Amino acid sequence: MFSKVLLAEDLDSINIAVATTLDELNIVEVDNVKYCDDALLKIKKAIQDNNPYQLLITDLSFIEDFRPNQLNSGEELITAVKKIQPNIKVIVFSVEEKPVRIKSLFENQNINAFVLKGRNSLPELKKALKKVSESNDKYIAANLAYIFQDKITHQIDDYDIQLIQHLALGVAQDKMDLKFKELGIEPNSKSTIEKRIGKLKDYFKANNTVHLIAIAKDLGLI
Amino acid sequence: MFSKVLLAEDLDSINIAVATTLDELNIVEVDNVKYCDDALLKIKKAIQDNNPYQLLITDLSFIEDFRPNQLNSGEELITAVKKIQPNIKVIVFSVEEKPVRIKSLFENQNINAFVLKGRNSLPELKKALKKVSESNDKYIAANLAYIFQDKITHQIDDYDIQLIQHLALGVAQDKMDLKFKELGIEPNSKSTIEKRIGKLKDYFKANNTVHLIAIAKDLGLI
DNA sequence: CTCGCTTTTACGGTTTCCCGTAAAATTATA
DNA sequence: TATAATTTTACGGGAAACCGTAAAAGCGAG
Repeated sequence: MFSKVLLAEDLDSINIAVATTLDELNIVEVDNVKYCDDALLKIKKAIQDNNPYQLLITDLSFIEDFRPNQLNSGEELITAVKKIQPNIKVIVFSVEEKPVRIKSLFENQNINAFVLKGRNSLPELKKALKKVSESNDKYIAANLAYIFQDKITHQIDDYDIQLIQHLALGVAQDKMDLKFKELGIEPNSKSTIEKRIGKLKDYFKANNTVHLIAIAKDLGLI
Repeated sequence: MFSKVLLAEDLDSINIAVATTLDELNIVEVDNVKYCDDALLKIKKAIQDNNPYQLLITDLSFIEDFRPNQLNSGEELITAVKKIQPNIKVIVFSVEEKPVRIKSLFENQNINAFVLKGRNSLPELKKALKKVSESNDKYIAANLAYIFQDKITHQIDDYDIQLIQHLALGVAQDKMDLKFKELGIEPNSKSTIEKRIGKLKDYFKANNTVHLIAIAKDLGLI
């Protein structure tokens, strides 16, 4: 089991509960931070002191408050941390349940485990801790495994996302060709753009573009 | 201080932390539920036993899982509870920070306090508990007071919300008059609906309807 | 009840979006 | 390189959304 762990979580209630859980696993050295920036500082400090953290447990979303911060999400924190300590293990502990985001954590950020905050998450977290400490396998709860078979993320590509994003920003479909040309995105003819939007509406069973954007927002696609 | 409290919160970590806090305030009888339906049942039972709860502390959003439920949000729970025990006091404990929703809790559901889950929420919760137990005043943290001066919630009414909601569900603007007639919502002429949408776009500086729906989603209006 | 103000409704013209077809360009395959 | 398959582009007609104007209906003050 780990002996030195850093916990980054803004909600004080969860912070306390997780700290208690780590305590139950006899992890002596647990540090607690409520801001991403503080987490990065602690990790830097620990490396300098030649006593680096073995594990980072982090939330994804951090509430903004009066304090201005460099890092404002778990994703940003993980990226920054891996730059200075690539071998650190990472468990994400979050309520985020959008397949797109979770999948990207494993594929792009190379995290070791994902635990969904829920009705039975502390036992789940313990399981993840054991798995991650004993091996280099990735861990995700059984009820989330479907994420990796999820068809949406396979069939919707970057181009589609950009298209939807610009629609949501108020770019008219009719002007999208100009916007895309400006941004160097291809293909960019009115016709193709029209067709893509048509396909997306088809795919998501949206009645019209307004409906499509509402669905995309709900799915966390944008 | 209260002596009998019910806590409805789905996240086990928060559940534990709040229970501990209540313990620190010497509240002996604290019951804990993770589903809205269970909360309602407990409250019914307590009334039958002639020993009703004095206070309900509840979250707003409850994760859906395999278990089918009648009530699926704090709002629904509060409404249901107030029907059978109108005098019960209610504290909402949530990460929800959309002015529209919080304001509606006070105005429509008549809650006694709202505490925002955050970096310092447990002390806040204690404060709220004291205030609510000692008087009938409403309590909201100082840094949220701005909500009641918020202009958006003053100028956007229920009709607008319904309009936006139906647009987001895929009802075409052109068919909205029929939908509204079907639902008994007035006014419902094509012309008025068109005008309202126009005003909303104006108000939110949206370029088109698609943009409007994206903004509304972001603001938590729908 | 009447006057004045606001809200709702009606309607026509213009723009944008939607949908099908087909040509042109690109890529794959042999 | 020739041919087939796929993708991108072009375009035209019809539907929906957008915009301004004006009539009709509803409402409060006197």
